[in-house]
Amino acid sequence: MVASLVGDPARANMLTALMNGRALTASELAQEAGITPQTASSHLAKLEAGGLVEPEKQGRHRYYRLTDDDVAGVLEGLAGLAARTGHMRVRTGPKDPALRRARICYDHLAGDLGVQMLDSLRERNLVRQKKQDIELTAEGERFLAKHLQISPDMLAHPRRPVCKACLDWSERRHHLAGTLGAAMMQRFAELKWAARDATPGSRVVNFTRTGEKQFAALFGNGKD
Amino acid sequence: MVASLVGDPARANMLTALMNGRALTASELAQEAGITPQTASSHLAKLEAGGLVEPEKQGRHRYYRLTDDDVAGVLEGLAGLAARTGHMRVRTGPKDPALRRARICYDHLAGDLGVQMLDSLRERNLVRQKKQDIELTAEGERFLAKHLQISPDMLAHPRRPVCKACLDWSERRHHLAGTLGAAMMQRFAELKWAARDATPGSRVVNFTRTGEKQFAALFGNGKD
DNA sequence: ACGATGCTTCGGCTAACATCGAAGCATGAA
DNA sequence: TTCATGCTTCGATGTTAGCCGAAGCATCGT
Repeated sequence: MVASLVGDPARANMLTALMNGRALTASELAQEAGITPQTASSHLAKLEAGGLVEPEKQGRHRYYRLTDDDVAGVLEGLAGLAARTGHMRVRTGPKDPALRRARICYDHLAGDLGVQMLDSLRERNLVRQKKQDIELTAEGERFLAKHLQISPDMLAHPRRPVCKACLDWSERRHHLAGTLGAAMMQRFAELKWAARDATPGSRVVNFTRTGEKQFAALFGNGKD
Repeated sequence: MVASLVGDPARANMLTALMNGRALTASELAQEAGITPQTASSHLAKLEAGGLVEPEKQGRHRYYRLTDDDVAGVLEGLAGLAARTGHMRVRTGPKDPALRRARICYDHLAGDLGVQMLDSLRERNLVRQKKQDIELTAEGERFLAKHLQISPDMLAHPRRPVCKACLDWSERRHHLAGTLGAAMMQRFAELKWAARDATPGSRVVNFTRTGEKQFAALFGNGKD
């Protein structure tokens, strides 16, 4: 049955990651859902059998996308019902809470802190966001230069946007991706504010005590 | 999450039993699902917590009904997706053939007749359909004005499309939604061709004898 | 050819949850 | 009151399915 496919948290995470209409590879989806590639493979096979996603082979990658707009429509409907009861997902993937707090998404910061950072940037007009698209404002450029020593020319890249909104699977909100997102994460590492967990393959990002303080000073929302 | 609620077979059976809009007691639902009352009670509590059904106490019975038409709509969508992959649940009950024949989906006509109508419109170039999107042709506008006294300006709405394809759960095909779908259903009612079933909450649409004839004359496919 | 990368299959472990028997509350009827 | 009916709660059981490690293909890059 279709509903049971969507019912599983890991699969639901994958599907919502696909809701923007773009196709993602199996491993990207695994990351989005916070599970290993093996598990993701099993899930994707089921989703495919259920007609919810369609694969497209490209080299050694398999890109998955939602089958069509009917699927997207039904998913939206379900999300609508869920939102109505305030029954928004609390129960995320199987992994530890540290992963929810701060983690690497490709090469930029994700998790609670990642979302918080974008929120802060947006609130203070350092970036302007329209759906998926984010652009850096003049104030934003000054801010980056002053506090993080990041200059606009460091962010230029032929095939990658400077800013981009990336859907956060644990928070269900956007965090900052693109070359800027990557540059900021790299800067945090250089400043010894944070570092990827030592465990090989782990996506957890550990903040140092001073790093957490500095981060909160720049992007805090007063909650912690 | 809502989807996992619908995902369980026993709960899905209960929900489909409620799809006709009538309210059923807990024990009736248990029987529909083929489980004991204890188990049903647990399921119903979850469905209620998820906002899918609402209870109504009456004496020592508890009547359950679907919360509203939004829920019914989403369930239709899910059933539509399921039907598409051939993974149809057998449970759809020969109990209510009337529901399959003609019913209300939000505010427009669904079921066999709804699908038949859109087929006919498409075949005669009164509408043009591209996936989800449907647009009314010039001939279509003339047709509506002549036979149903529906003019284009009656269909304008700031936030709702005039035409839209809606997946039908009993047939595995599209029927016509949008303001046009609603307007046509309303017109059928005004012309006394059809009326919603008198049973409170029922979604069955009953056609009068003359109504059926007129409808067949306009949208018939020769099969009945 | 060789190794690296992306994805899949297999096997075993574990947690979640549907299920039912038995007992506990209600409500309605005698 | 006493009994019967409808439903719920509790406790125990068993199956399901998600999860990951290890190994197996396939494809790309050198």
